[in-house]
Amino acid sequence: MRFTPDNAFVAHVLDIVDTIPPGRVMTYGDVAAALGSRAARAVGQVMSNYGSDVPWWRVIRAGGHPPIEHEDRALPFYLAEGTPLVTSATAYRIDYPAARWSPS
DNA sequence: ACCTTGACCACAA
DNA sequence: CTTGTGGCCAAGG
Repeated sequence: MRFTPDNAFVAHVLDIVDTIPPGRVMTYGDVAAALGSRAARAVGQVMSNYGSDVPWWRVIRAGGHPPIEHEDRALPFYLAEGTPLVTSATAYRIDYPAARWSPS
């Protein structure tokens, strides 16, 4: 696996994620759809390898959860950006209907 | 071309 | 809420 930065797919994904404004989010599936594919998983791979260069916390799963292993790390960003959240006693999730955003 | 691996998705039980 | 199942796509070996 592992993608390379010069790959068009990677570049497109990073470009879309970089376009997401603060306080808004997109699901992996939406990002994939935005680039004309359904490669939600491949998008995840790109984030895993190159997410360091992009606001990866603005990309979440369909259920409104941040990356499975990184939700704790992402929470501070949401609080700082005022992203619509639905907090529970021990957990939280993104208010997806309110926070979801699509590129124009 | 085949198999495996993912920061996935949807649905069913 | 948790599992399981099947499907999706891209890249590596």
